[in-house]
Amino acid sequence: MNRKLAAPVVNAVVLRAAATLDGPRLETLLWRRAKGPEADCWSLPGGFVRDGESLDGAMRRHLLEKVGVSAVGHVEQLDTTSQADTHPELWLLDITHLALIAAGTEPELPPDTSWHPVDGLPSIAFGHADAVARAHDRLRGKLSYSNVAFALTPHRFTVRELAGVYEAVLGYPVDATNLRRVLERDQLIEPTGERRSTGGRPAEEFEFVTRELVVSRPLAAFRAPRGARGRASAPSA
Amino acid sequence: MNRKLAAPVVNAVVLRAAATLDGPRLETLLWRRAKGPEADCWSLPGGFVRDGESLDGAMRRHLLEKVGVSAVGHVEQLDTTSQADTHPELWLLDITHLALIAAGTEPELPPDTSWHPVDGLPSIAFGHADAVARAHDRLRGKLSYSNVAFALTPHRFTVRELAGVYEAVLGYPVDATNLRRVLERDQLIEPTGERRSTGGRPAEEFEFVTRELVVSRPLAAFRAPRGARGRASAPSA
DNA sequence: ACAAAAGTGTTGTTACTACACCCATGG
DNA sequence: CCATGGGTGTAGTAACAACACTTTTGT
Repeated sequence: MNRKLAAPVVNAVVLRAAATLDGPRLETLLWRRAKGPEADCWSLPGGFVRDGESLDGAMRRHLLEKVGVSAVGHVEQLDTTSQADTHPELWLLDITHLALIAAGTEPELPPDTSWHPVDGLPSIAFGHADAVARAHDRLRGKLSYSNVAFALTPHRFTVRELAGVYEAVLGYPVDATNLRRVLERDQLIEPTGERRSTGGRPAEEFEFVTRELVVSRPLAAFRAPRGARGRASAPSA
Repeated sequence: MNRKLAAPVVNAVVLRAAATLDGPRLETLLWRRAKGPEADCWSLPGGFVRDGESLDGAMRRHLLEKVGVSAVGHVEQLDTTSQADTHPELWLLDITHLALIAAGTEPELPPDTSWHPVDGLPSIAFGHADAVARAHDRLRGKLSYSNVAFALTPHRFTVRELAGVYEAVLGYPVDATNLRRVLERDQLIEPTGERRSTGGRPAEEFEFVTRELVVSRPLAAFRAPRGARGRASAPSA
């Protein structure tokens, strides 16, 4: 079988919810190549897949070099693109991921990487800009029907902190009261029994019941008639 | 750069809504290899990506060989998997797609392919069985917040026919009355002005306003407060 | 005229939003 | 005991589900 072959590359839109002076915001990790054809261009962190390595494994290996092991809470594939043209000799196959980092972890970043707010990326992040947008959309959707937020929070948090995470992703204020009601009713979060001082009345401390992706609610339109509730309907990704 | 390289392969979960005696059902197109290591195994249709070919282009090329040009209404990526182990010498990279075929088109199938109901696949469809399940989930979700159904219907249809498509995917009865109200309000479908005889009162003929994917509704939970309705929030895939 | 199937109107329900009010702690 | 924030209760609302009722055709 004599055919041209491709080098698989994994990269990720790494997202975290950061608290800033004017409210929470979503940030992504970008990497600036020191040398090479795309020097001085911000791009998504990632790198080659080794022979025999799984895609997920390769992705996590590259992320560990950037942000450290405990930080990566959730990884999923977004999209694969073929880049036959960028390098004349090399057929690159980019498998782009979405990776979520818990708020509060402040990893030692290598000097060539840094966080950037998702609204207001450096102008240079070329073809990768729309990957960030797609990742953001995907995350926004998943917040509404799953427990993905577990990957953006520390293990224990107050409802207000959690609402901050939602606000960072959604871009608008979220009522902590209602958020708690919904997530608790869907059994995604539960109180730990501990409390935490916050300057006023101490807040209850919550945690996610499971720290793996759980799809909690069927999508709204055209739900099954009573008595025919089969498997939960939800997008797989 | 001396490293082992991979051969990119595209394949697709091809879905269509078929009308049967006991109601509409969802079917997928499977291919049985005549010879080779997986002979007598059903698997997803697909094949190698040529040098310089786009992934989407390669996918459509392979689909055309199976079902013909006009039939393929929508194609999107599902997942990429690395299969370093199946062939000892060959590193395969499977880019799996979801492809939708309009109901009513009855393409000339090559002798080695045939349609199979999604519930009740031939037991042999090995690693590909869960790809079908994921595709089904994805489609089910998209039905609820977009106009994907355009890719499963003929260009013109009655509301009842459309409801049948929804039933095939969702697996439970859908009230045609309410379906029409919702889709018309969201401006996904509109009447053509034509009517069609069906044995009783003639039905209005409808068509989709656009035959490209349109995300019509934000996901339900935690929607933006009044006055802060930014871009529609929706999963990108 | 009657059966069959489409379209209209209406009522009930669900589930979320918005917000007022009450509670617990620190200074 | 007051300021600060957390927690509880509740009324309002949007959107859908269910279904009865009306309309339009074929036979």
